[in-house]
Amino acid sequence: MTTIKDVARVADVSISTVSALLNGTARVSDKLAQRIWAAIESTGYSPHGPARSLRLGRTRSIALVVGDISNPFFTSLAKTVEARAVEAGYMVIVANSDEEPEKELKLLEMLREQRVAGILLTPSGHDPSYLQALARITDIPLVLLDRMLPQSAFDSVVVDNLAMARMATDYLVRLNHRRIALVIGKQHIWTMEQRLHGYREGLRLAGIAADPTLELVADTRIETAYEVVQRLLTQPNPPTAIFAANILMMLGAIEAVMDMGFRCPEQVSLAGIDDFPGSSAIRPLLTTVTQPIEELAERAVRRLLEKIDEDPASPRKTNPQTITLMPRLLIRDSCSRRIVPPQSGGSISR
Amino acid sequence: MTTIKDVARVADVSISTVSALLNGTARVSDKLAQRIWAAIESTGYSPHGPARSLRLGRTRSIALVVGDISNPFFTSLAKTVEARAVEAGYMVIVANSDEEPEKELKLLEMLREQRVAGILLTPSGHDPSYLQALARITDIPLVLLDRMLPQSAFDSVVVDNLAMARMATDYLVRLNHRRIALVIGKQHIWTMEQRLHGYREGLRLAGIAADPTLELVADTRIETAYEVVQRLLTQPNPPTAIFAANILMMLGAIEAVMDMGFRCPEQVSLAGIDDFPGSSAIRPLLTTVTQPIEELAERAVRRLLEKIDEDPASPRKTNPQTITLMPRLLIRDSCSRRIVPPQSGGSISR
DNA sequence: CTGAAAGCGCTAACAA
DNA sequence: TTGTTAGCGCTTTCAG
Repeated sequence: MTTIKDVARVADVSISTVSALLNGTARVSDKLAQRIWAAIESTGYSPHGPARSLRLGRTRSIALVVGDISNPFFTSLAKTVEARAVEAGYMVIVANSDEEPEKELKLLEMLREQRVAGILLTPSGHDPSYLQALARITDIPLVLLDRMLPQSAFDSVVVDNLAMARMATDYLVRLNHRRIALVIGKQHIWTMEQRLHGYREGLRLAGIAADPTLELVADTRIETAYEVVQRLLTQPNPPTAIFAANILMMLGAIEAVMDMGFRCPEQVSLAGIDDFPGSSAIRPLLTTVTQPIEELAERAVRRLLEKIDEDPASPRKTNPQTITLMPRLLIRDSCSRRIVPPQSGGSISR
Repeated sequence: MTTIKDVARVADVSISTVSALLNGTARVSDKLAQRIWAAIESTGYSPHGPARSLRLGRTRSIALVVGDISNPFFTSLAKTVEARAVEAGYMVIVANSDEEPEKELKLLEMLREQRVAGILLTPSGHDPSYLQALARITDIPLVLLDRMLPQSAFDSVVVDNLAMARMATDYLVRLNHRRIALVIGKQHIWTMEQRLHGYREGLRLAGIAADPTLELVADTRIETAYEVVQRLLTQPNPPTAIFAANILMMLGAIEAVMDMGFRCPEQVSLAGIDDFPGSSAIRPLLTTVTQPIEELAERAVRRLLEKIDEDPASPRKTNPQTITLMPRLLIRDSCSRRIVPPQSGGSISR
């Protein structure tokens, strides 16, 4: 492997001249610059990143740690993060925590060893020991993405998840639905917790009593959502609407509905969260609450880069900052107005 | 930032003892080990990766460069690659080339500077200047993934793409289709070129003359596929079957078919390539040729790790190796037997 | 403008 | 078993 020394020798200049040219640290005469570039070309020289990192005490990579990169939501996030980071001269290390706090912590430790310049994290844990472990790595700029950790003081960029669920529930209520089922993920994840609350709040505001049998807990995957919804639909008095609290669970739900022979939206209305490439090939077109994913990613990267740049100067002077973005209800074809039973004609609470 | 020196001082041992303990290079007495671990804990020490890399001349990250991480095919690939790499103690740097050779080359240069231990690449270029630029970075172990570069001598792990298209075409032919349209991506990408040939070969073997108006060139995205298929279907004498040569184009095609009011598979049969999370929510269920994505990723990672380990020892002695995996036809509901025009008596229904 | 040299944190060879 | 030290490739004073 050729080094800066070799280049200097071949170009017949000193090491520091090559370095100056490469870093724009000082002006180098055109003639020498010429010779140096030629030498770099002929030797196939490439600056040694780790050596540079060691010397400079910083690195040009940032990390993105998500729960499941195959979840289209995270994929979109990753794509934008990568694009913005590369624009800013950083490479992106992507890591999967599989939603397992322990694996996540291990990854973070590896990332810390690599001295990544900063970390974007969708935290998978929540309990005190997790929080404490997280705190250990705060010597590296960290921004939480998509999920916050309410008890702690990290910068975060999130969407108002409570509003998301409230909007969806509210919409279904306005379509006259009263028995609205929820398919939700495990609640220790902030987004899921918020969505559960948003759903309940939506019902409460409509004066509808919560029915625990309509709150189905899946685990954020298609398969489990399929199972719980299938089971629900075999019960007597099935709901007239289902709200699935993430995209994968939405997919499981709609499959179950179709497989059980229910027509959507005529018999069961379905509302969900987020879009994904290909969702437009599903009929009926899904009514969803969508998050501004690109903006989420952009804000997070921007905030992280800010922290990276400010960190050395003013040590954690600034208060942790939370940026909350608003979702949008995208009305399409998977929800329809519930026809109230013949006789009474009224639609007052039940 | 605390260093190994600090740890040594706090634990009151020498630097090399700490290093020996950390690397398992030599046995350290239990008592000292105890003290050292305590010191590491109390100082929050984390080994300095770049320094280590500099010293050892190697790094613990590998790179995965794909054309578009939001393409579910690449996402699946990335997921498995990440998992296997982490198992082997490597982090994965994911980068998007956006299918632009120039951007890709720039990324590869950055990766080379970082001295990643190896690179997994789905090459986006093909012309001589690209190949030449690629050759410049071959001091880093490189394995091509999903696509090969026939003119060059790189290790590659691919699926038999020609067979993929032949299988799909053949299947449609067996269902009695004669006018089979193809939606294909730009041909300078190996996979697309192979699929085009496979399609043509499938027709040829069936004694069907190729019809250039049925070969629709999109650019691997949903939107363009939608457009070209929509245009096709407004023509007189539309095809009775469409084969879309990747998953995104398949999605665009099925949307166009539905939006134009054609029923699938009754009026138009559709065959595609690959699955994705959520494809099972699309009706009809898509008949596709699926690639063994996990195996593809696993083989590629394995080969890359081999190269990483062998490289220093026996320099490129071994011939470039190409691993070709076989696809599988997954028959579901989007293709049906074509009913031959009235008079002749028709074929057997299925 | 250019050259010599220190030192970033770490590992490993060698000495004790 | 433990301690001392050279040097990985680079940037950056500091002198010429």
